[in-house]
Formats: sequence, structure tokens, C-alpha cells
Amino acid sequence: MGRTSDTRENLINSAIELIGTRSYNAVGVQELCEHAGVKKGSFYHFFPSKRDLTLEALDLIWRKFKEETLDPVFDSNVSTLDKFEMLLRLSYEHQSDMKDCTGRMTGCGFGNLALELSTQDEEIRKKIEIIFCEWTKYMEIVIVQAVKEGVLPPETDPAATSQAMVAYIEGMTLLGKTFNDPCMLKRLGEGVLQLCISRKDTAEAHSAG
Amino acid sequence: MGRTSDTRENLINSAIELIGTRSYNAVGVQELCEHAGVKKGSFYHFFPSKRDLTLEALDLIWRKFKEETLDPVFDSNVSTLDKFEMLLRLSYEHQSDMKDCTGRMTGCGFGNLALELSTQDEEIRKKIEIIFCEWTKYMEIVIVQAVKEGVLPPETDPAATSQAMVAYIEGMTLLGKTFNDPCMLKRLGEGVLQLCISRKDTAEAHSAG
DNA sequence: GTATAATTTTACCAACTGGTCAACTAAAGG
DNA sequence: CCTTTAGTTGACCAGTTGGTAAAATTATAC
Repeated sequence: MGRTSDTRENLINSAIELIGTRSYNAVGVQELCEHAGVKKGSFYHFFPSKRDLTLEALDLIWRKFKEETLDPVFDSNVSTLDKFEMLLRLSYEHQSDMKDCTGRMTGCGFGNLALELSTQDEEIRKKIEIIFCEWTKYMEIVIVQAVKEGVLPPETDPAATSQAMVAYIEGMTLLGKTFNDPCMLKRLGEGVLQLCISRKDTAEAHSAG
Repeated sequence: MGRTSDTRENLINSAIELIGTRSYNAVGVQELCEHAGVKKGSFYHFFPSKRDLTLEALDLIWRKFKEETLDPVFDSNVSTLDKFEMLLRLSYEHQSDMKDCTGRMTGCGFGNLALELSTQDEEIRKKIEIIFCEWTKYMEIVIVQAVKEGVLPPETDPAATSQAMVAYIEGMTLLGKTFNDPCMLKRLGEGVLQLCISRKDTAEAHSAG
């Protein structure tokens, strides 16, 4: 009953595009509305505030990231460790496309908002914390699998290792955005697997060298 | 000749404190002035724009970071690889202090501004790019030294490795800020050294395990 | 075909944005 | 002591900020 519209979705997509390529505070409600072809009154009909729109936008990009990247990678039947390479390749391609069509490497939507808003908006901070946790779990499953297969040594700490990998990927992306150069992701990406080997191996490698 | 004042320095320090704990766009010229105990007219007597203030603030925190952290670490006479541990310890302590006194882990001033402004302000982006390059050079020197001492294998690629370490440190810090938990730096910090060992070692460790 | 519920529009708000300018004041140098 | 130079002040600007409220419009289910 009553009428329907896609104003809500339009606004969320505008938020993803505009806030994603600039920043939360650099984009106003007005611009969001203009981009979505909507009047400000409609905005506040659907969202109590810009913050709430952003929260929903975060939900959507996380869902999309899972559907378009994480799931395809982890459901694919390449060898366990190759999954990390595949994830990195997809990330590179995405950032590369971004640069081709906007002139800018936009980086990671989660990392971007995390650094801008973590100290100012507890709800947004918490949501991104949860997203990073879920992402880490994805990685952890692969690592556990790799240990089971004997590809990684049994002393491997899957929780610590997967978190280190998420950290490294975010750091790579931060540097890539700063240099506005997706190639950075290619170069740095080659280092991820090193985070997999346990500390014991590290010590061995050192004494062996 | 003419009179002197510390208004300029006050404004730069206010920028470091306010923008450092919140974000560039979340802090206005007005608030900057109030915090520095200065009228807006004075602001524009010293700085053509808020952007220019920020550029100078970046210069200062980079200089301070070198003087208070990088130089002490790299001039100290601990073993080469222990220098990385020392750097991480100092970073942890700094973020821990921040959390104790503001309730928030503020993260890295360079990373914060890089993600917020890289797509919007080319001059600020470029400045942070240069800072990251210089920081990487610092790390590279230690790695070259470690290779010379035989602590790291001769196949080590110092440029790639040092850049990977900077990326990893930025990623750690991003995650730490997101979780608002300095302990994250302690846990993740233990993984840095793994980025030192060359790809060849990684392969060996895998086949050995 | 009309009642009803959902959506859209318009006009509005006070507070604040980054930035300007001319008048004013204080100190250092000669 | 008085000129010069540097620093300070407050009033002002146009545009924008996030957000509100009520009237007007539309589609749908009955």
C-alpha cells in the first residue's frame, strides 16, 4: 500500500560513490541529493541523518565486497594459498578501474571511513570494527585449511596471521592511495605470503642465511 | 623590526592537536583560532588558507617524528633488527598515551590525512607521498645494514622490504585505530620481521614445513 | 473510484563555512 | 621619540551546513 520508489537505493548508491571517492565530511546532504536526483526533504524522509545513510552504505559495500570478491575467491577451487593471490589480484583490478575512470585510486571504503571517523563517531567505528573482524575470519578459514593440508606449518597461529594479513592489505591500499598508483598494490602484494610463515620459520631462515 | 608573537606556532600546534585527533574537515578555522586563542583575522595574517596551515603542520609532525622516534631508534646501538622492535615499541607507547589522555587511539597523522585528502588535495597528497618515501629510506638503510651483517640473506630486496614494512605499520595502525585498542599494535607488531625474509626463504620454509 | 498510506515538494531554519578587509595597536630600530 | 614594520582586531561576506515541517502529490489495494 502507498507508493513505492527507488529513492532510498539511489541515495545509498550516491553515498557510496561520492563519499567513497572523496570523504564523509567533504560530501554534504545537498550534494548527495543532487547526485541522486532527489529533494532534501526526501532524504530525511528515508534517513534520519547523513550518518545513518553512511551506516547503510557501509552495509551495502560490505555485502558487495563479500559477494563480488570474498565469496568468489574462497569458493574457487584454486590451491589454498593461491586464494590470497587471487584476492589481491581482484583488489588491484578494482583500484585500477577506479583510477582509470576517476583519475584517482580511491582505496578501501572501510579504511577510509575508519581513519576519518573512528575518533568521532562510535557507531560507525564499531561497524567497521565488525566488518574487519568478519573479513579476518574469512582469511582465517583459508589459513586453517592450509595448515590442515600441510602447506603451512602446524605452529601457524591462524588468528594472528589472518589479522596481520588484513592489516597488511589495508596498509598496502593506504600507500597505494597516497601514491595514487595501483601498481603499488602489485609490488607490495608479493609480500603478503611472508606473513603466513610462523615465527619459528622466521628464526630458522635467519640462522640459515 | 616590528613586533613578534607565537601566534603562528600556536596555530600550527592547534592544527596538529585538533586535526590529529579528529580530521581535516571536522575542524574549522574558527575552532582552530579559538583553541589557539587567536582571532580569525590573525589566522589569515599568517596563513593564506587552512590548507596551507595543514601543510605546515605536516612538516612539523614529520620533523618531530624524525627527531623523537626515527633518529633515536636508528642512532641507537641495539642490533639492527632490534631497531624495528624499538620503533614499534615507541609507536605503541605513543598511541597508548594518546588513548590514556584523549580516550582514543588517534593513529598516524600521515595515514589519517592521506586517506581523507589524497583524492581531493594534490598538494597534501604529494607531501605525504614524500614523507612516506623518506620514512621508507630510513628503514631501507637498516635493512641494507642487516644484509651486510649477514643477519638478513643477501637476496633481500631492501627497497621492496622497507616499503612493505611501512605499509604493514600503517595497516597495523589503521586497525588499531579502528578497534581503538593500542594492544593491537603489540600483537600485530610481532609480525613485522616476517616481512624481512626474502621470497626465496619463504618458499624454502613452505617446502620444509 | 476512492480511501489510504507512502513519497515528494517547497519553503524554511539557525548555525556555521572559509575567507576578506580596513582600521587599530604594539614593539623594535634607528 | 618617532617611524616603520609586524601583529591584532572585529565587522563583514556570500555560500553552505545538517536538519525541519507541512502541504501537495502519487500509487496502490480494496
